[in-house]
This record gives sequence, structure tokens and C-alpha cells, in this order.
Amino acid sequence: MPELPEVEIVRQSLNKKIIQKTIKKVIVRNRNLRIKVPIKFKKILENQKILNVDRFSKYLILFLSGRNKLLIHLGMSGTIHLLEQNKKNFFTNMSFYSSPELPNKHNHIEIFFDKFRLVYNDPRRFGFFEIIKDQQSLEKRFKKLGPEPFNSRFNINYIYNKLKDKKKNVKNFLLDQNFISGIGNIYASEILYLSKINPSKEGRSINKTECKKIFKNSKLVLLNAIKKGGSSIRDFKDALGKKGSFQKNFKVYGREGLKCKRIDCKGSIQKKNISNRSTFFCNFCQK
DNA sequence: AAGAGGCCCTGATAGC
DNA sequence: TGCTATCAGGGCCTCT
Repeated sequence: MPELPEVEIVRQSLNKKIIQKTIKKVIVRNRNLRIKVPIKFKKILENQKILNVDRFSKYLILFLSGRNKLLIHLGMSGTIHLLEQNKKNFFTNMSFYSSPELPNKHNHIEIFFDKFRLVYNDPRRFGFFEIIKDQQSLEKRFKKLGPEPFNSRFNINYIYNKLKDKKKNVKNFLLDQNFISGIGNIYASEILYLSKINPSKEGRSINKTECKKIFKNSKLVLLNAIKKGGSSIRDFKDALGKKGSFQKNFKVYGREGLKCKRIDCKGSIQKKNISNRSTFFCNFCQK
């Protein structure tokens, strides 16, 4: 479901509510997420204070008052809901109660604070909750991942050197988290549209000018998406239930058959499967 | 090593 | 109505 901007929006909304709050109780209803939730999960979390909510790429990192960190990935369909706790029911009725924000199925994990609870919902269960024992393990966990677009390590030479002798197409490069982390299927198409690069183009045929465009537009697209609260397709919301609006700014994603938005471009938006992911591009201005 | 493809899983929607 | 097929903001693993 979420790419870097959506995860960042979730992070921001969580940060407003759970910093310095203590976890009172944890319920794991289904341990079978992408990574199995460990038996000790509940014990590790309960009575811990949340010091900070950070993010790297599409991962949320909750810093706990002990050394442990809670790593959360939302996969394709994971959502986080912060719900005000009804005082009367607090600790007496743990079953679901009606809330317009909360789906009635697939609420796998619940984390209770004093006056509210955090619910993790994930129909497809591609997401996960993982305990990381210290800072060193956290760094190790992310070691293989490439830099985020905002990191200085991600620059024109980095892009050029990675792509210069590869046959892999440029769209798959943008999706490759070991090359650059945080971009997903929607923003990959959007970045290549703004860069006027055909998504099927081989890495080795991308020149420095194009690398510069990828460099610039990767940052631009993600930052603009964050500014707009993320993209609310399939009903994405932040942890407090607020929708984003960047979907209104999509130039190509989901616009198959429609006219290219570039002034004076006669092209239309095509949809093409690249490595089993839908890819959108203008057949005229993306060379 | 690089790159393609399968697979994990459920739900919504389209087409018959 | 009810079936089947396809598709969905991700990422890991296996095979060539």
C-alpha cells in the first residue's frame, strides 16, 4: 500500500500522539504476518515508553525506552489506526467496538495506551512488526538498502555509475530498494514521466542529463507527495483518519488512455506490464 | 553477479 | 446469482 510519502505521513500522525506515552497492553490476534510476530513480542512492548517515531524508507521505527526498537512495515495493505479509547470500556471490554475508522476484519495487533489504542490492520499480511534489539542491529538491518532520494549519497554520479553497464530497465531500478529506497510502483511512473524517460529504457542507455532528471524528480515527487499528505488511492489515511490528496496530482498513474498532461504533447498515457507491475507512461514525450 | 519470475495473501471488480 | 480471472502503494527467494 504505502510508499515513502505515505509512511512518512503515518509517522507524522503517530508522532503527534504517542511520543512519551507508555504502552499499557498489547494484544496479538494473528502472529502470521510476513515475518512471524515473536512470542515475546507482548512482553517486550508492555510498559515501554515510546521515545520517538522515526522512519527509514518505507519502514517505521518506534524507539522504546529500553534499547529495543519496533520496526513496522505496512506491506501492500497494512494500515494503522489510532482510536480514542472509551473510558468505560477500558481494560474491561477488549473486543471490537464500533468505529467508523476501523475495519472489522484483519485487526492483527492492538497496542493500548492510556487514553487510546493503536490498531494494525492488514488484509494481505505482507506487512510485519519486528523487534530490533539495539542501534547496531538496526543499522545492520538496513545495511543492504540503498539511500533515500534525499540522502547526499544519492547523487548524479551514484545513479550513473549504478546504471551505466546494466541491461535492467530504469523503472525496475527505481523499484529496486537496494539501489534507492522509498520509491514504489506509483511514484516510479511519476518520476519517469517528469524526467521524460521511457520506463523500459535500459540502465546502460541512460545518459548523465537523464540521471540528473531522475535525481531531481525523485526528490521532487516524494516531497510534493508528503506535502499533500500522501496519495489516497484505495482509501489510504494517516493514523488519525485523514486522507491525502496527491492522487489528484498524478500525471500518469491510473490515467491509461487519457491525454498526456504536458502542454502541446499529442501523446496519450499507456499502461504496460513491467516485471508484473503496472507501469504508466506517455508514448510521445517519454523517450 | 545480474535479472526475471514466482510467491506470500485477501479483497474488489470485471466478465461471463 | 455465482463462478473464474485479474489486479492491487511490497519485497524476498529461487532459478537460470
